[in-house]
Amino acid sequence: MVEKVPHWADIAAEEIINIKGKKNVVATGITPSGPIHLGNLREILTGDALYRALKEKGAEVDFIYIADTFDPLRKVYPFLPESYSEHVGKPISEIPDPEGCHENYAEHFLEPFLGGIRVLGINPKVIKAHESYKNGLYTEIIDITLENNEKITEILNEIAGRNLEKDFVPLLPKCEKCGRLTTTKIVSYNIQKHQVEYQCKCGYNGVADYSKGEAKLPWRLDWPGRWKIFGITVEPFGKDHATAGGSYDTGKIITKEIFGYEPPYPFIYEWIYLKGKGAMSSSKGIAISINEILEILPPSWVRYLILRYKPDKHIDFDPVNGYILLAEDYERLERIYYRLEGTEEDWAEFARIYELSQVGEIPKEPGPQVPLRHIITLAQISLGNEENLKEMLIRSGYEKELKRFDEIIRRVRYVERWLEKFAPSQVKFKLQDTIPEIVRTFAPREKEFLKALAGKIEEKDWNGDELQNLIYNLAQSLGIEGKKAFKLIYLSFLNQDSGPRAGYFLVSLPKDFVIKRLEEAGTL
RNA sequence: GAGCCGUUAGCUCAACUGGCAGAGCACCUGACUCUUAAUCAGGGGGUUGCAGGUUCGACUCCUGCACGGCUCACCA
Repeated sequence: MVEKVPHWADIAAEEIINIKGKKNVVATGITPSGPIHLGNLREILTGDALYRALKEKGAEVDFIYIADTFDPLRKVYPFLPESYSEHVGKPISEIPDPEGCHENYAEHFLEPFLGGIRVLGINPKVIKAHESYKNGLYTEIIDITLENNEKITEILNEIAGRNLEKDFVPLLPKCEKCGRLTTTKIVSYNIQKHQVEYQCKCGYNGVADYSKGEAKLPWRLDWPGRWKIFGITVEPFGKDHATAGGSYDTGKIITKEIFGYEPPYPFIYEWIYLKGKGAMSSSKGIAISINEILEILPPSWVRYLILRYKPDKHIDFDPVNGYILLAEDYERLERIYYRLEGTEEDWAEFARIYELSQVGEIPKEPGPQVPLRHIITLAQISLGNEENLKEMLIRSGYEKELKRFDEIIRRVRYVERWLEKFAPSQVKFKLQDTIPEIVRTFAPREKEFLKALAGKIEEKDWNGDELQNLIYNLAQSLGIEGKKAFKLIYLSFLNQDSGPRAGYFLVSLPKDFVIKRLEEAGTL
């Protein structure tokens, strides 16, 4: 019996228990101000891995996701209509959905994200910030903030190198008239009544009651505030917050000295880059949304994609060429876990990452053992028809995987989306409905070969290997170079020079069709 | 300017608290009468970015430098 090599989440969990004890709250937070992408997913997946690792070590642990639905809209993002300039500065929970399908702007981006993480087996308790403010959860924190106004200003000036005026008040009242958080200036406040008097740039002067969600703390206070409110002990966050003078630096001082709460165990992760394009960013249009990724990869593969790397490594995700590599890595991982391949040492090394990649319970059996590479071929010749697909699987030697046909179909769908959106041209082909014109240019001897091949294929039921050999041998006997022979076949069926391994390819196609096409090519 | 993270084989990454530098892919050779994006067997590959230091021992710790990424705004 070999010991599993611990995953980084296991090592961190142990350290967390040493520092924080057995009772923990893991928190993550993402602002749903645009489509939530794969980069953002790293945060919540990191949290999920820590949550699971802690739980397995016997810790009592909660996992929460705080949606920053009360944040103001910062600017008119490229994906928004120009008319949204009037909403800049308003909380995203109070702006209309740009596509009109949800209750509000925040919901529009939050809902698909939550759907996506559920598919990935991530089930945090969801907390919407605007509701927390409305329900008065922040009231006490805001009281303390106002009481310690000057001290906080000092901390921000010192740690973050700010140049804030003495009368700076770290609270953003929402203008009753124009609805913006970013255009108000506080004139006075009354902590007993939880009220602040403000002047807004829109010309309105009013009073906001922060116990009713009529004001918001700026990020630098909001973050440490929520640590105390929700009892947060562990929080993964992006490297942007980890910098000296950044919000974790000020947050940990503020929470200790002002709120009387210990900062959570920080867990810093790197960005995910899109190969060749830079850091993922919805607002720059270089992002793959979570739902796009779930269209091309099974959920456990997505988990693996992120969890396999240590959080301090940046990930270069290459949906074009990296796709097949990822598939092959995962397939190998799976074979090792179920001991279809590799040594006990291999098993020990990979077992934990396999477990953490699973969406729910660890399956008793591996998934269908049909390589994605082969599915890429099948998807393109079966043209989405399930009966065709079934026959092709049998013909290409995967009959015993038919018991997992549903999962194979799902993989075909993933691959179809990938072919449509990302696949490099080398792997793409299209079975030609009619015989390509180029076949007319074949030499007589080449046509003879194709005709002879048709005759041979008719003789019996071949398997992929046999047919592969047949093609080669037949070509040799007719004095045609192997390479040329395969090219002739690809041109006849696909109208291109190369293609999937010919024997397996032809054997996957309906026999009648193959014979007819070869004969036709031979006589054209 | 200040600081954070990274730098290990051609590529992507491992190496738990210092203890023999490893995988996958790619590449090369061979095999399967056999071409591909297939299978099997074998192989080459490293001054761990550079320069010092601590140590019996450094990829690991310390100092400096270089390169890449990021951040220092009421911004996630």
